[in-house]
Amino acid sequence: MSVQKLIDSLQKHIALSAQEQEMLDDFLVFKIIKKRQFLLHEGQIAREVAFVVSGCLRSYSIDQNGFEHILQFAPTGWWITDMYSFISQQQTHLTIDALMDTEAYLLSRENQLILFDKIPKLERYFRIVTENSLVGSRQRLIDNLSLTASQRYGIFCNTYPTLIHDIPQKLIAAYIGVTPEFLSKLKNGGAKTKKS
Amino acid sequence: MSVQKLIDSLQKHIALSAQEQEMLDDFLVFKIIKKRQFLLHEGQIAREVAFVVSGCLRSYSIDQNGFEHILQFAPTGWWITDMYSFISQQQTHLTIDALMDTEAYLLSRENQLILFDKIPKLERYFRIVTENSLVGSRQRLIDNLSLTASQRYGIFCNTYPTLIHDIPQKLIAAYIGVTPEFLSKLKNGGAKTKKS
DNA sequence: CCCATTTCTTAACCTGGGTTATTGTAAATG
DNA sequence: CATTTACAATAACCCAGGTTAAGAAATGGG
Repeated sequence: MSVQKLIDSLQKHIALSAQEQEMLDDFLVFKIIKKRQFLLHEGQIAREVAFVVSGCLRSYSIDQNGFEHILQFAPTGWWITDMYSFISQQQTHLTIDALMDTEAYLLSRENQLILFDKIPKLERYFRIVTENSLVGSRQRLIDNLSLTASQRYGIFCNTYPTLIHDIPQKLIAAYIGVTPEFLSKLKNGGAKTKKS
Repeated sequence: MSVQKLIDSLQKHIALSAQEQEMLDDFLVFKIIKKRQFLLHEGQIAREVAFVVSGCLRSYSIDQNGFEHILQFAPTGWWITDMYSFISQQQTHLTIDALMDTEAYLLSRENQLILFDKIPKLERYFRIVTENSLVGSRQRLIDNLSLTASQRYGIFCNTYPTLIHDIPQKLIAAYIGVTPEFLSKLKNGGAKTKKS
């Protein structure tokens, strides 16, 4: 059963009885998102948070000029949603789609809040997951403020080693915050010998 | 009693009995941080999280070239710490200091975890506060990836209206991610026609 | 297997914002 | 109230990274 991957993630932080695991299972919805399909579209409301069992999702925003900026990749074992829309139940400005065929468990905010009351340990688990997400987000902010594009590329390779050969390079560019042309220049051209 | 400001913040999200408020109070330490004094220094461990009652703190990192990048301002009613160091109890790469004389309540991670067991509602409160911080951090990432310096300056003015006339302009520059010289150019010279 | 579409590379040129330097001014400190 | 010390403004020049364009390589659907 693929729900085991989720249970494993939980057990790293909390201990759930068999009964509690069953109850949790009743609140989850299993979903397959095929490559290029959307899980969340700008203007909708993020009713649920997704736990990726296999494949990979991403969340991104589209700016005034039509450029995509990727906020998060979610390969196996990661949670993803638009936290703003999820907690406020207001319209999202993000889009979430699948980079490849993906299996995920969905937990609605409604059910999540019910579970927090029934199984307080789950509130602890999500408190910890959210703390860790905040650390990651803040670190990325610092990186964007203090590092060059080439240094950020290096960090990307360390953070998502499994992804680097599996996704188009332009998505990496949209994550580290440069144009695909410039990332290409970084990787190949590299040094900038100039004709006199 | 200035602890009332903290209680008010709590009551927005949870309901605490008088007894529980008293217990919480026992775990807090009141501290005055004078202007320019440090609450946390690079290399230390963030043993506690601070709730600002009056004044203003900030957290920032210093890059390889000695430039400061401000992650967060914490005026009255805000929590601040280095979440990475706070949850892992590893050495911090951030610095926290006071922009003006500041009163704050400190809660150690140790005590926080004890309180989470004794008063589960407090775990809920911090789960919510952390969710909101994550939303803010992610939004700022998007802003840094998609907006111009001048647009980010506009957003700063909306986010921290009280601060804008109370702190040196170079700190605003260190927050929005430009040099003080360029921010000065933006505000005065400007001279760039911009259509939004 | 072929054609269409998407992705990657290269290259010439452009610009938002950085660097360095100078001068003037406000505000702590004695 | 004088003197350090920190802050802001301005300007000339510089560069990391963006823009535009166009061809080459990879991918994918029928």
